[in-house]
Amino acid sequence: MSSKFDHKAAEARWQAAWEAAGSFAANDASPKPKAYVLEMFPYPSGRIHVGHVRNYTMGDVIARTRRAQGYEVLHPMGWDAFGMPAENAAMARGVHPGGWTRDNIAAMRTQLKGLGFALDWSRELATCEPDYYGQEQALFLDLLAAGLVYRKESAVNWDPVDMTVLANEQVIDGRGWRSGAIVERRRLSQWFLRITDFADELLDGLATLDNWPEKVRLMQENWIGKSQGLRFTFHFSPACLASGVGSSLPASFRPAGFDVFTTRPDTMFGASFAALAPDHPISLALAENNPGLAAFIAECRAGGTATADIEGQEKKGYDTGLSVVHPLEPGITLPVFVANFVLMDYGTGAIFGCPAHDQRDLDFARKYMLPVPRVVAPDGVDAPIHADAYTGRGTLINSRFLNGLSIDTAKAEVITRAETQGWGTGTTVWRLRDWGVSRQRYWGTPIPIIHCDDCGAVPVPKAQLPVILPEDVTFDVPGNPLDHHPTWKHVACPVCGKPARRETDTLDTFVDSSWYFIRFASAPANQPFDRAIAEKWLPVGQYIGGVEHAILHLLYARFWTRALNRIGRLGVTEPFAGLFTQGMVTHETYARAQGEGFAPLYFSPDEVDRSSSGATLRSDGAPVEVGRIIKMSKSKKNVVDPDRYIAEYGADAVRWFVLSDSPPERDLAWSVAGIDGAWRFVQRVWRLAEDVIAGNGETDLKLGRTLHRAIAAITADIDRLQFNKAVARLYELVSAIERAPASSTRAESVTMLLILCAPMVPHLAEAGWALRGQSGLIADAPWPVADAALLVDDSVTIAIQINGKLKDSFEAAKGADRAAIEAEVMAREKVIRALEGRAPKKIIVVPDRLVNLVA
RNA sequence: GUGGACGUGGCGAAAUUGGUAGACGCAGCAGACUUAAAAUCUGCUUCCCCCUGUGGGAGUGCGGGUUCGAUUCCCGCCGUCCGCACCA
Repeated sequence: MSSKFDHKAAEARWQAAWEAAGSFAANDASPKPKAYVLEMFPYPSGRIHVGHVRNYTMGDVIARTRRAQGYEVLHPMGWDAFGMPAENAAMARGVHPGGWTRDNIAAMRTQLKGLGFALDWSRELATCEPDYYGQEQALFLDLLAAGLVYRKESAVNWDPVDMTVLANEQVIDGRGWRSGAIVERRRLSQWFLRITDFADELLDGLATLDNWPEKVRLMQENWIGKSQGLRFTFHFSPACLASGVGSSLPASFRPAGFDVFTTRPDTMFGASFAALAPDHPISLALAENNPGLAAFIAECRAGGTATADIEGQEKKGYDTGLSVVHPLEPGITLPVFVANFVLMDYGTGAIFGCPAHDQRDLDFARKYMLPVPRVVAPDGVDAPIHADAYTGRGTLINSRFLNGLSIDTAKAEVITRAETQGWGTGTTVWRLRDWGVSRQRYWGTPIPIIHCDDCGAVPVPKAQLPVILPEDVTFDVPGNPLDHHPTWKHVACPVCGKPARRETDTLDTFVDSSWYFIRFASAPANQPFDRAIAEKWLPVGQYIGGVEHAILHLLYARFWTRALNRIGRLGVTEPFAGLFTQGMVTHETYARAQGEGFAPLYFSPDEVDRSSSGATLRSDGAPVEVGRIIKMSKSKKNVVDPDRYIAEYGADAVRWFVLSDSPPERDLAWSVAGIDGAWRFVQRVWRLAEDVIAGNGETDLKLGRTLHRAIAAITADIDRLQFNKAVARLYELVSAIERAPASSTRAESVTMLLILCAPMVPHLAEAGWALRGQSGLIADAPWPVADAALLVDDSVTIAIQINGKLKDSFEAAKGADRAAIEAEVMAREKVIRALEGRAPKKIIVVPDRLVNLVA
């Protein structure tokens, strides 16, 4: 009588049923409590990969559970549809980025629907469509009007072959990742968002995000990088100016000195030199009349781009011959170097060097034979400095009025003096930079600005939005197609009407993903969002995605939300109340060595037969080596396509597998054995669902207890996103029901089992629900509540330890008193034997748990 | 370099405030059913020792410590992974 669960029929039937019933459409006007569950929307690269499946399955379990628990759930899906891969495809294959992207969206939408996710497809959006990016342009103009957007010239990585700007991560060993051309540093006028205005609140806000992983909060904290210290001016010494060295500066640029920033003002008396960044205006000015310095600066620029070799890079400097006066010791002057380790874009681009208490300064001082005055002594005992700078705690020495003070007191003292005497101020410096959003790319949101020779950069009037990206572009010429489009950029100035040019840069795609969660909540045609409706849903209750977005996306979205809040558009400051970062899906690799000096030849899982003992290549039957389980990547050929498994094993088995075994924050190794196991579970539940014997109406207290304990545990596990534990509990419940004799409790348990596993395997649950004659959809069935009376047993197992080692155990009534327990323990044969006649020195009784005899 | 996380069977992993380590799954072994296979079901499965039992011992990366009792708390090592990286 038992049949196999027909996943293909069930998927088609129940997906259609949910759609017909509008089961997962979120109702803005619902009086129910709201739950906004969101997974990071995908880039439409072409196909769904298993990482997506894991991500969206987790979100789906939460969304379906919340819905069953009586929440009005918003669980939307959309497409992060602008970006470079579409342009690369256009260049490589001659297709249009728009057509390529929209085809991919259609394919991936079909795949997602096939997995049966409880998504509100009526709210679907794609960032590449004018109804989305047009509203983004409107928000950009609002931020511009509020002074949160500005334009400045800044250095960029320029690929002279592709004629485009590259992000830092697209520059590999100083070359463009696509063209291989040596990247130039160019200065371009670019648009910036004032994220640094929000540095303090973005940092403080992290403390309120209790439902974020500690790790992500730390990463953001470090990225924002708050440092407090002293900013002060070094004046050039009269002597060096008088000697004529000062005239080495061009006549047009004769500053009296320069500013430096330090977090260690306590070590002022340990200064032995000052150093400027190679790109510092004074360095550049000096280089105009100094070929040696110009060569040194060129050398500094050449290196440095590659990531790893910074560590080993030698500290190098160029003595400018200039000197500056120590602000606390006017009699002392310090030599001024241009040094390769000083960064122009942090602090003021200039430092004072205190070799005794800073490792880089020490390396530099040793190389150029500079003095190393010690000013902090551990425990007040001065000790010579050799190869390592002393950066620990201690008290000040050799520092006049600071002597004997602690580091912190000395810092405060120096800042107070500097401020009183007017030569410096206590300052906060941030690592965070303003967000440059200009991209010299076609496939992105056009920046809604018109450049007029007379009026400057003029915002496009809102009535003229959206600025539509033209479709008739070509990619046969390198560079930005918008720039060489024949007509698009030529427009009249909105202010004076004279011929003017559109901005041809587009916005960083991180802008698109900085507010899509608001547009999901409310998407009117005539404005970016309806404030009242958006505020009903926001913040997102549970956001789920990969750690790779721990910094940029999550920081930008937090900034954008706060910016909208500041300009009075939205009463929300933090967009994501709960964040969960899931692990990657990994897979074994299969390879054959190709001999000394050659990379191994990799094979995809589809080309390999895997048994428990090893693997063989299907085409020749000979073995291949089974390698490490690593992140899926095209180069290692260990990528699996979920479609194949959905077709063969069914969406439910795939969903069940990605939730099983590994904790969701950890990596999950994909394996055929694992998916086989998931398929077996689906069939086991199906057999139970088919078994409609109700028994003789008797109840089964033991099974009832098991059921209600399972309800309590599974509910708690899903609540904490511990899906692997919920899965284990469901296996236990299935085993218990299978073993239980027929009874009314057993029949009820099967029905409850279906509700409990419905968030994970929804098609199976619906099919079983219908099979058992339940009315309506299981998707509408309320989540069970555990009966507290059934969660407690009347007997407990008490463990007996002697000196902490387990010796025996016995059943006792719950809550039995201490004397009775002790008497039982002392009478037990194993205890008598183990004690060998000795009386225990001490008896520790933990009620209802254990007894420990100290012998 | 620096900040952080983690380390438990053959494998993925469980283990409320410190209280019976290894739940659950995978793989494996044995058995039942079958002409046979698949499927399914039952049992075993941390390691070592022996007198094979209702037996003994060890065991959560390594070394210490606190405690009646430590996978859990503290200190020091070793290893793996991740972030940032010349940040003054």
